[in-house]
Amino acid sequence: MAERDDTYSTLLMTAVRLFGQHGYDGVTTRMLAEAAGANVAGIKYHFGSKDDLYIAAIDYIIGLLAPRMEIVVGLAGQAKTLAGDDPRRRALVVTQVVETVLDTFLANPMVREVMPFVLREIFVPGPYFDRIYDAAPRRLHETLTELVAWILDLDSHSPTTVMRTHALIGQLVVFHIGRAILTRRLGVDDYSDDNVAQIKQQATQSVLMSLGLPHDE
Amino acid sequence: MAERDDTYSTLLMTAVRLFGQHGYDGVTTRMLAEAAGANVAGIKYHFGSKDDLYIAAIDYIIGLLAPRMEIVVGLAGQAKTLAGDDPRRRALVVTQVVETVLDTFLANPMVREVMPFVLREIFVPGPYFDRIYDAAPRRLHETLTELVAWILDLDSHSPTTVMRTHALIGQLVVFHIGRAILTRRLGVDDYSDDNVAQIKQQATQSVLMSLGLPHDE
DNA sequence: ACCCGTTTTAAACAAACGATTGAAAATGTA
DNA sequence: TACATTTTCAATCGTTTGTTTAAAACGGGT
Repeated sequence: MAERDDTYSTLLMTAVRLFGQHGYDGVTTRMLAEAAGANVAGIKYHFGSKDDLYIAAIDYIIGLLAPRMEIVVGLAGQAKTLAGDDPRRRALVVTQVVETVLDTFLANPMVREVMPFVLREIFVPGPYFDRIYDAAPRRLHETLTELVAWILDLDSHSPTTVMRTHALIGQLVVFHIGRAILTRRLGVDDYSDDNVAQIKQQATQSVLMSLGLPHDE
Repeated sequence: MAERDDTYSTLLMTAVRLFGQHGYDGVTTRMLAEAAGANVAGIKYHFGSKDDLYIAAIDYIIGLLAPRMEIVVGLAGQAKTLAGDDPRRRALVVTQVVETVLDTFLANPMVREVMPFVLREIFVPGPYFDRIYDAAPRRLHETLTELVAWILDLDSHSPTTVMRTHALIGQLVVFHIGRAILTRRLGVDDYSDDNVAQIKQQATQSVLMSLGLPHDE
């Protein structure tokens, strides 16, 4: 986390975490200041208002996600040109893309911390939904749609292809959304490093099979 | 909707809808009363307090979901005994179960209305998470885990099997969670009846393939 | 018509909220 | 040291919050 120990950064990071957990109305300025070990007046001094702090949190998240999104987009783009019709080479491409997505959005601690905020904004679109949507989810969705169209030999502009891609993404984000359920089913408090590794493996496996690609047993 | 036009039911239904959309802190008693066309004091009169109304909403949801959950559990249970080793019969069983789940939790208007509440409680577990978890998600997860174990010939108690099931469920719930994204990608305001039918088809297809079962092209 | 329990209403309450102020204290830089 | 920047602190403003009160309105039974 790019969390310098100055009040500005601490407030910003605390905002990302608390807003992500409890939503805008679920967080008070006093709550924020206390959690950040700062004074409420610091919010006005550094950001202007609670609303401005929320926007600053969004901008931070976008700045964090955008470059990582480019990596996935680039990887998927060049992969299609490299791999031919060989199912095993195609499977390798998909595996790489999926594992990169999982490494980026599930395993990476910095990104993992901002995901509740992003997913909340998606689940309950607010006034700033488009800012986030354009920065990350849209690009990922479009990129993966073209990948799915390529693998399944479909039209990338067809609604059904978009839906298929949506189902594919569901196999990945469910490990964020349904964290409380999966941890209970596994009998653990939180994902361990081993769990994350297992999740990566199982999610990749599931995605590969859902695309009809060869997979190891 | 079991929405009788008396104040009690109207308040309860409005609570389910608003709490599901904006969360506990995002809804004020005045907001609730106005949306329900009632007086704020009615909340105290009929339920006791805002918190009690929230609990009443949970109880209503549980009462709605529990019996429908039993149908899925029963269907999956008897299906395994009926179908043998024939992949096509197995695929038929899975198709039935998945379509029943989708009909129940996506297509059904009454259930569809309470899903935001349920998914929010899962995404951000609150004090009453267990009440909901035990009523529906846990039973569905356990049932589908045994189904996946049966299809893929795995141990239903293995963590990896639970994770695979989690990925499977992700292919379904993503159409609730990611509604804002999918509708934008499709260029529509909300799922039309045609969209729901297409989603059912594509989600079923995706699930079948992710389990390595035969599917129509 | 009357009564009486149930329900609804408008108004008000104390508490907590976001926001703001002004001055002091702390911090780092030159 | 001198200086500008950053942070803290206590106090206050107007608003909104959940809750409460007492009166009014309703509706069936006799």
